[in-house]
Amino acid sequence: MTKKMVIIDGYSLANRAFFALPQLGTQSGQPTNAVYGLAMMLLKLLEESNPDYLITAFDVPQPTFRHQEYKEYKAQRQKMDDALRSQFPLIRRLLEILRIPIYEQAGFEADDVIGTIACKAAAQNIQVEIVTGDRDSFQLVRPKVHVLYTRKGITEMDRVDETYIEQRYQLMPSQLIDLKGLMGDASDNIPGVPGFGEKTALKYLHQYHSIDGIYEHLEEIARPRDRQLLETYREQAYLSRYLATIKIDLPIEINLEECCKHRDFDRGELLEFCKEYEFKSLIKKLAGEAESETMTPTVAMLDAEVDILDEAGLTDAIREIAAEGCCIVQFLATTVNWVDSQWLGVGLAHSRHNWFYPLEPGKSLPEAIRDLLENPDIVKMGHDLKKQMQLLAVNGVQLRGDIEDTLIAGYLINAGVGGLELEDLARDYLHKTIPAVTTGRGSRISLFELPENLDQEEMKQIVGARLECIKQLNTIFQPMLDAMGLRQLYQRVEVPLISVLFEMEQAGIRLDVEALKSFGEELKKRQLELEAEIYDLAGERFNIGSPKQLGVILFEKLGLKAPKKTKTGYSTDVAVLENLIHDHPIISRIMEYRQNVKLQSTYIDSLIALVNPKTGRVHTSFNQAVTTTGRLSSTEPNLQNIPIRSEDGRMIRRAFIPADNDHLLLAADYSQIELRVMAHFSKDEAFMEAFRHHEDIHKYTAAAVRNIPVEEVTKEMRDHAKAINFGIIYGISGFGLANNMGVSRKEADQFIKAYFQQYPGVQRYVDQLIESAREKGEARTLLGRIRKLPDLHSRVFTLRSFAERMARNTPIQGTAADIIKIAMVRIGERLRNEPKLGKLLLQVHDELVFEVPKDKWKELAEMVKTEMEQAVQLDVPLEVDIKIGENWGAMTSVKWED
DNA sequence: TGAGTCACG
DNA sequence: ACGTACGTGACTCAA
Repeated sequence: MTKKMVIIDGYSLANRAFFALPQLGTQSGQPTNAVYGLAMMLLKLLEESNPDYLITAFDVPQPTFRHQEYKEYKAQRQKMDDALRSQFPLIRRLLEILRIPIYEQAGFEADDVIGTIACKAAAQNIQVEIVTGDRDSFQLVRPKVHVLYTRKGITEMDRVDETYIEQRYQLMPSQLIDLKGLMGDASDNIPGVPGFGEKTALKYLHQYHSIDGIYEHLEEIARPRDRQLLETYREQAYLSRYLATIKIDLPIEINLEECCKHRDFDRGELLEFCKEYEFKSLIKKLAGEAESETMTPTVAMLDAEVDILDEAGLTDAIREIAAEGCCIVQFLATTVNWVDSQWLGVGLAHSRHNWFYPLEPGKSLPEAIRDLLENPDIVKMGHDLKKQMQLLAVNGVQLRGDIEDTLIAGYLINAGVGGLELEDLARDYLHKTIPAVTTGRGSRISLFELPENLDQEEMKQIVGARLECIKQLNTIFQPMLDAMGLRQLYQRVEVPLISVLFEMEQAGIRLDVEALKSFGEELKKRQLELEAEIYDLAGERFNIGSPKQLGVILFEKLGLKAPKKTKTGYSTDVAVLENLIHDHPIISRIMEYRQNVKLQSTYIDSLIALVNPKTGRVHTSFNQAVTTTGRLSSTEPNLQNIPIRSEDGRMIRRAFIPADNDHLLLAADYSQIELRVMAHFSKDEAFMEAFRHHEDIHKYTAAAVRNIPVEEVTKEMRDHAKAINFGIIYGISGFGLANNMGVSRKEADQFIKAYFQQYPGVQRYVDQLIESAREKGEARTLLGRIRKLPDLHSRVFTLRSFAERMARNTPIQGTAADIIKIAMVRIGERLRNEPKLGKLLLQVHDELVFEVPKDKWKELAEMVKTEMEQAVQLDVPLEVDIKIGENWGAMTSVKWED
């Protein structure tokens, strides 16, 4: 068997970890993020890759032969951050504990050491993997030597082999030194040929293969500028190549035996090390779940006194709660869904006491408790009350009264960091743990999916802690909501929305199961045809659903060109397939096959399975506390991504129907709400004018950017303008836009430039968004909803760029979410007063779907349109289109007179 | 369990 | 020179 050797580029990885991870440190102030990152990586490597030989290489902090040859070498390098420097002694200790030998050589860099060892090992038929965050080592790649190159973070790696380099540069690994000779390298201060970037350098290398080749054919080079530059900087080019070349012939002996020792390092020793430097998650990992609980008693258990209630005590307890006017509620259940929900018990509390009342599954609630819960004058406080409203509704009880919900408050306060379960909030805000039910393997069980045979004493403790926790959290959260300017959003929007969403979930939407089934059969037939054709064209049977197998068929067997790779192999997504559509008849069939199978599995089989047999309707769950922008999400099933764009997909939508022949579906959607929000925020005159005159905004943009009359705008021009408008919302880049529009980068850049010239207010606005977000560390929406963006200050480009795009997108997407939520609350209220008008069933981000009696649709339309358009007053009008139909797939726009 | 893919706004 | 659109959830494959 071939042996495997992994060589770690110690400095490079420590550096990566240092910049990629937050600034962790011990209580005493010793920074540890690089050590921690390296430890995580090494352990992962040992676990997953399990190499026979493991080695690290380090730089020696002394001038190398490169400095002697070229004084400016790495001259511009900034001095190493002290926070990083101080971690190297720890890193050496860590390696010692893991028994991984360190190789270094004065006068040379780690790369030279790595190169030498890799070549020697490969010569002995050992498979070598170099783990590094430095592209320089790509030149070492050959059949037995691969590079694992860190992508974002520290644990994600790209495997760089010859194919990778061929695809990335269209070069052989050995040509990379020529590339660098021409391009230079700013970070090492290698000059290269000034004026030569990657594009130019690659062009000539593809033609003449090497720097030598280029100079042999210098007179053939057509562009005078390039020829001139090459002539002038000939020596510099050769010097640069020399500096870039990694040595593979240092006088180093590897002691293979020494490189196996990592296999029996002392876990206890490592554990001690982790404890000393407070690597909590590593301690947990090393010690195993059970042990770590006892060893890290850093977080105390939340104290809670709780009594078991019996019939006799019930009246008194409830009288006390009613007198106080606020009831904390926590149910326990084995299942909660719209078909059958089984409770196991209920916790009730007021500010001074907690009680637990066991319930028998299937039996009804004691009268006194029901009265308490249904009393509209008593405030109900809890964590995720919507879920408990569902549990109660299925058992014929209606929760009434004002609401305080710690899930919603926690969500707004942005507790999201460590999760929003009660356990998470207790840990983050109370610094306490609360008992949870766990599976044998330690993962938490939801309080609504408990096993039936739970011990009563255990339930009592769990409920008691939760009641207490909810109370304490609420005490903390209320002043926080005020201090953070979230009071209105919480009290006027999110909390009232809980009940609206509950009513929508309870209403559900009717599904034409028969239609869906017969469409499913059609799809199945077509699927079989497609399968046969695909196998025929491929010349063999394979699993079309496996991207891996498909990649092999397309790019190896059929010899199609693979334009991009993913971590695990060839990419075969739609963008890739679309580009290949004219190259092989199999492509279009694969695309249709994918679509077909997607429709069947996601939208037919599983949708049918989720129809409630009692009501014949599907009841989704709207999650109010998941998204980072303030949007809702929908699960089981997700009714916010029902197909509409393709004709086949639309068939699925047609299966969503009103309750009976006397009803219709009515859809009300905001027209261009995000762009209107942007127009409002930016105060850009041209943009606002367009909306005030009810223009087609994309068409208008196209005309403005190209300086032509609106009538001359073609469909393609409009599509381009649309792409830019979206691009602005998403945090545009020339590259991304070019990709999306299918034009060159240059053209895309020009479009953006023209766009900003036409809409200078928009440019000012997006710039200012980032600036103010950077100052405050957060982005805010119209109603003050907060998204924390600490990465705006990150030193890592990728992270910072992500954060900047979020800073631009969140206020827009989030404000749109705010607006429709306000409208939903108002509409919910009005429908509660006038239920005959119809029911709100669904929200799809900028659209509301209603079920309405046929003779009431105008009335409902009128009301809905008004409430949606008047939800907030912006500097541009909000516009809502109303459609009605016999199903959700075939809706007609309507106008009406009153 | 994570990655890839794809449905929606 | 970096490496790129924003926000979701569900399904399938392959370890």
